[in-house]
Amino acid sequence: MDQTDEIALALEAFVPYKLNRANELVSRRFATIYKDHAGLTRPEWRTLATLGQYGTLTATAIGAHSSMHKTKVSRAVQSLEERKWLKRTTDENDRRVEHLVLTREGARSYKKLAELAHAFETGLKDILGNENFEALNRGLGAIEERLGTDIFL
Amino acid sequence: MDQTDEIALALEAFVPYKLNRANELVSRRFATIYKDHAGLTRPEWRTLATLGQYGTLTATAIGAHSSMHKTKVSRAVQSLEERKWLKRTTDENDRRVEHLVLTREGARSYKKLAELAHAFETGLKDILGNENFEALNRGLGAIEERLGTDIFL
DNA sequence: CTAATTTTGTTTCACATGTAACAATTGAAT
DNA sequence: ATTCAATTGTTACATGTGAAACAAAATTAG
Repeated sequence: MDQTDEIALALEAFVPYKLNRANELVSRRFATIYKDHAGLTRPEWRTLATLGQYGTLTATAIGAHSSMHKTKVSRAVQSLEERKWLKRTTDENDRRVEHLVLTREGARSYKKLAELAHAFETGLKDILGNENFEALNRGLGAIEERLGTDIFL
Repeated sequence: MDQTDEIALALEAFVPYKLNRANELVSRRFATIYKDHAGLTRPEWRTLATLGQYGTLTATAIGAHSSMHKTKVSRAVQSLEERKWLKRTTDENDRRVEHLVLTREGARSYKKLAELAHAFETGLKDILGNENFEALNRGLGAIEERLGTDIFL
């Protein structure tokens, strides 16, 4: 058998492709939640979610926690500020730094979306079945654990 | 306990986020392969891979197999044609349709990249460990199975 | 103290993307 | 037969993106 002719690739079975495809399928569905319910883009949603989870943070810290490029964070913060969902406060000791906090309205929206997010995740678990969901969770955790240390972002 | 205050979301543990993050980590690494070795974009790589796997296809069929938007396919085909990695032939019965095939050079590049792709996947399996890799594979398969029927693309 | 370097966040630029409009062709309706 | 609808692929437009340049401030080196 001529090995050269046998080297081909079944895209549907290729894990990086499957991962990409699965992400698109889930991501698209989830996006409708923060888009339809709050008119947010993904960077905006992530910024909201990170501030909702951690309280007061700087833009850099938001980027670190949410794995977002600093330009994305910058733009999302701008947009959320215009909506009055967050407030900036310049640090007194280091005037380059701005501390960001959700306003009451921002926090309210966050809670609403966080509920929907939980419901979405539960729904996903139902659709996939517990075993599959846990398998997925384990696999994704392993990737984060083994590859996530590349600073890269 | 006031339930309202307890509704928050741990982003790092939220599966849609983990999926997105894992995809980025893997995707970025894999992209260096087709970028560095062949100067291809992702749509171009996918088009090459789909034609390499299936032989002759129309643009629409490539989109269906690789889950790519038709404009992506259109541009990728254009680019690969300029490189002389594929050839177009207008269908005689239906002159809207073009049949696309890899040239010899295109096929050679495909084989090289397919080898590297396999090696990449093997490396990923090594890094994650067999158990984690199979868990991931199972989870991703379940998503495709349960959500992949949404035509959506 | 002064100059060079680093850090934080914004802006500019070039490019990739999807939606929608489009031209060309084919098929369906009547 | 002739119009109307559907399909295939391309193009135009508006938007989102990251790399790189940037301004402002802080830190380090000497």
